[in-house]
Amino acid sequence: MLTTTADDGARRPGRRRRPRPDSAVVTLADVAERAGVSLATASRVMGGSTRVVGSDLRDAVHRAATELGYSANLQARAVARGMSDTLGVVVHDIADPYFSTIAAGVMDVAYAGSMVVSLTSTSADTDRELEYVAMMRAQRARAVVLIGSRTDDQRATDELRTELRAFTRSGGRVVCVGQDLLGVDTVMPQNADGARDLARALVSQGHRDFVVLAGPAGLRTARDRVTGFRAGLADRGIDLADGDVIPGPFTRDGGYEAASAVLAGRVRPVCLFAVNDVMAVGALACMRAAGVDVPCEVAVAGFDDIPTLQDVTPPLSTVALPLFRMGEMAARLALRDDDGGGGEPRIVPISGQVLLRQSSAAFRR
Amino acid sequence: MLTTTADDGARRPGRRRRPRPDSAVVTLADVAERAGVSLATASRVMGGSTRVVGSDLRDAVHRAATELGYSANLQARAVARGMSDTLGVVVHDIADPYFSTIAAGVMDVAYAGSMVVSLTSTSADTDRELEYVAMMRAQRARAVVLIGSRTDDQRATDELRTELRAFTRSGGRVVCVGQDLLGVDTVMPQNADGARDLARALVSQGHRDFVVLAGPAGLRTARDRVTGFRAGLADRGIDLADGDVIPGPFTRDGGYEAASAVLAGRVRPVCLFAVNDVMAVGALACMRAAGVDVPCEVAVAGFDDIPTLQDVTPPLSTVALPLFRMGEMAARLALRDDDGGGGEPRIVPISGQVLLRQSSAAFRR
DNA sequence: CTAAGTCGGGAAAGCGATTTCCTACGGTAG
DNA sequence: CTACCGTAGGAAATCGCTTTCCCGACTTAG
Repeated sequence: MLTTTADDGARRPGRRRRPRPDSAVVTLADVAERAGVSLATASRVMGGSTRVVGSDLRDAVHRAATELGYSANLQARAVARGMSDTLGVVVHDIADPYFSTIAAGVMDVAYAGSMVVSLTSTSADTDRELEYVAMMRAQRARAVVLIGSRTDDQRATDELRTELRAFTRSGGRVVCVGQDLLGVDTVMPQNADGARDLARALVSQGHRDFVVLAGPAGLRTARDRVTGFRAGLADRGIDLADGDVIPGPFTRDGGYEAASAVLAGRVRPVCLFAVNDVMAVGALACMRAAGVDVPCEVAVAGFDDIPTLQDVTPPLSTVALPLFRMGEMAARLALRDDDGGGGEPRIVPISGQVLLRQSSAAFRR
Repeated sequence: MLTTTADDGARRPGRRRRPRPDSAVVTLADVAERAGVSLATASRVMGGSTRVVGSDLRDAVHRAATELGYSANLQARAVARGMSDTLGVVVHDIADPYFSTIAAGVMDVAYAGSMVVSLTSTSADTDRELEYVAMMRAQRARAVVLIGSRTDDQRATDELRTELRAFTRSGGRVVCVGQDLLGVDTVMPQNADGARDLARALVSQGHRDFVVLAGPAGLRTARDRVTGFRAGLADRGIDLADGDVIPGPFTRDGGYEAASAVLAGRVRPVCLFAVNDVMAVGALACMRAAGVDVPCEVAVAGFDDIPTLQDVTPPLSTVALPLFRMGEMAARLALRDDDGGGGEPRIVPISGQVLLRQSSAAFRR
């Protein structure tokens, strides 16, 4: 040491307190000091402890906090308390109205419970889903809500289950909106039943000839709806040929493509069932582009009753699901603070309601 | 002390280490112990430090971590490092395609930078917006992206500016997608210019008679678009009477209502300009319900070019904004790690492109 | 052959909270 | 008048992780 500075001697590893040159961040210690109380008291006042603090000191602390513009460091609090206020939400695609509506429901409840919502859009990539759950575990999130269909990918499902188990074991809660394949609390739309009801209703309207735009092969929601639909037709003595089940992406464009395949190779009139509304909307667009009249030449029906449907022409027949409320329910399941482990996972079945609108009106004969 | 227990003496305030009865949570200390290294070394390996660690120890730590299923506590890390990996995003309504598309862009970039996105939907409530920014400050978020129009509410704007200043002073970054009223980096759609171009284009198509569905009175985006539209008409010698500017909510239903007011009190044909697409879609629905033909009796144009527009009939004329890319740009501004203070806020102007489609085709005379 | 650097590793001081103990204190019961 | 108790406040131990110091062992010069 060549230069002799004013402060030396007292310098030990990990210095006491930085000179706070910029006064940037205000800590609880600053507040305590300013209020002339101990750190413990300041914490009790600011942190909403059960312990009573005398009103004089309490006021002093509040005043100091305000004057200093104090804002509690939630991360530090989470570390000390061992639990955070984060709620993780996983969706396949936030720009898809199905997901954004459910997510909106989740967020409403989360907001009411003053939770911080951390959201991710996975593009339906199971690896990203897994990755994100791991991240939520690392964040020590209070709960995770998984919105969206499970797949048939056994490896992915197993990995996810393992990760979720690790998450719950570390105190987190998990809720799924979709199928009950994860062994966690689940808000479960009755996809098969809804599709079955829809099929019967369409038959009652006079339809006899069907094609199903079936979505991706491995997606449970898609498959359940196809299965249910087929069962509904069978109930009425109608057989659905395998060739009339057309797979494709679960998206608007997927619906469009699948629909144009139908137009190319199928005699009309025919009734199209798209396994979700987004695809059905794509199918409608395809018909419009091809100059095919709906419902006169081709009838169309979807599933979900997404909000955007109110602006689609012709009005689309569908199976209505209470999307927003499903989100609320999921959030409430996630945030309830009872047990948290032992019991069996809770399953909340959600039944859909058939809505027959103009897009599936009977063909004129 | 009446009972004599095996362990006493050593019991001092704040006991050493809990017996870990459930082995629930694995900490870095557990990993270090298992790997037979110091806590420091374990941290250096797991935390991606710059310090080099011998490959043998490195492997040992990794192995121990895997065997134990270790997952770093990000909150604790954030406390220690003094900075988190959270990116806060504020939107008015996540179920509105305008916002969800921009948000999707933000999230894409955030994901690429392995940030955790924390999202809130404020219902355009300025208090909630403020509240959320405060929460992000408390979370020590790395940055906040505010998506959505500013308002004329001076008090709200001032409060928000104050809170944002506190946030930036504590090291956070702020980006706004909207107007440059906050003194922060801003991705700024050229609303007035776009509306002006649209007005001229509509006039070129032969329209002479206009009504504007103007949205809420205090919303800057809405007002800028009205102003620009009026200027564009003036450029062509057309005057827009104040009575032909109809205020209303910035939503689909708002557009519907405003449009029915127009139908009730206005001679046709007339050209409607709704200041955003969502409203325009509502207006179209209203026309359809009223049996008014678009574009033969009433022409309609919107603004934004939201993705859902591709399924609206008739195809809607609008001013296209690169929504997804705007989100990406905002996120990139928020995450860039240069300076972070001193300089002037950056403004990225985004110009819209007029898209004339069927909904505003010339009236037949 | 010794002086001066690297280099890898560990001990321990924080980070910003919470929370457990412990200790006065004023009051009431015995 | 003294013993006992509920209260309110403070000191200090953690929470889980990062990072600064310090140190011994090896290199590499001089």
